Amino acid sequence: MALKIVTWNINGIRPRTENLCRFLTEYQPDVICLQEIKIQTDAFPGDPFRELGYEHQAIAGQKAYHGVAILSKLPFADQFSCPWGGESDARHVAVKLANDLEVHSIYIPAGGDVPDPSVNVKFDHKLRFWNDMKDWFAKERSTDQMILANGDFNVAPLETDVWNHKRLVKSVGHSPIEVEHLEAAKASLDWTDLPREYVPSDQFLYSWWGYRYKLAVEKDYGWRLDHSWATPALKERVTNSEVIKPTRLWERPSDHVPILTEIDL
DNA sequence: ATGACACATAAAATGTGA
Repeated sequence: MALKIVTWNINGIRPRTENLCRFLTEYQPDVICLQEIKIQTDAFPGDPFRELGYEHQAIAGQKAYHGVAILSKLPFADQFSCPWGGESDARHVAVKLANDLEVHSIYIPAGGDVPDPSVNVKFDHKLRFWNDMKDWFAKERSTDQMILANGDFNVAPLETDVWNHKRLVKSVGHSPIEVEHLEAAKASLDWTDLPREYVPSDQFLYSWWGYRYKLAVEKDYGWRLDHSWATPALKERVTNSEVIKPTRLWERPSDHVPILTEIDL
């Protein structure tokens, strides 16, 4: 059975409903993980996606900020959220599909302006979130389980994951301390960074281009903040994983683009 | 600084994004 599973930081489900419907129609994923839906759970506009076949919807929303979801053509055997980071904000939802595959939609805190936890509580929260997530996977899960960890991780770990490493190495999102936290979490369950299996680390690869600078897309001033990770048991069944850049050029785009991972179960 | 937009909110000015 071939499965397509996507992750996409949609930056507000309401202004992006049309874009998401277009994406679902054109790319036909079986499951899509969303971040930054920016709406309460009970106000999530699920009907347009149900009409496209995404009848199964796990929503962890909140007012105004953050919020994650998983929309699926396949039924869920289970769904749950973890309170990583110790705040009450909605940054995680996971589902188990009937075929023993577990899929997580994760929105790691952005981390504010200064990459120092002693002066910036938002950055401290980001590091605590990484630690909690790492500990949970290490304690509650094992490498022989098929797990996909998808989401906006808000860290670009490699030098070629940002458009100018030297310039950005002291910036939140690319600073060494958060890269260390990402790497520690990655090691905890021997995760594979899937898109980098297909685009070698000597080539630039991005999933986010900011709105503020008008020429960011044109000049390719991007960051790879979005990730799709597989456990060893799942990795051997992955057949492709790629960034879907064209959505960034659509009308009224999200600043993030989707990552599409294909699995043969 | 690349460097000032997008989205949300008890609704105008402010928080958050990264």
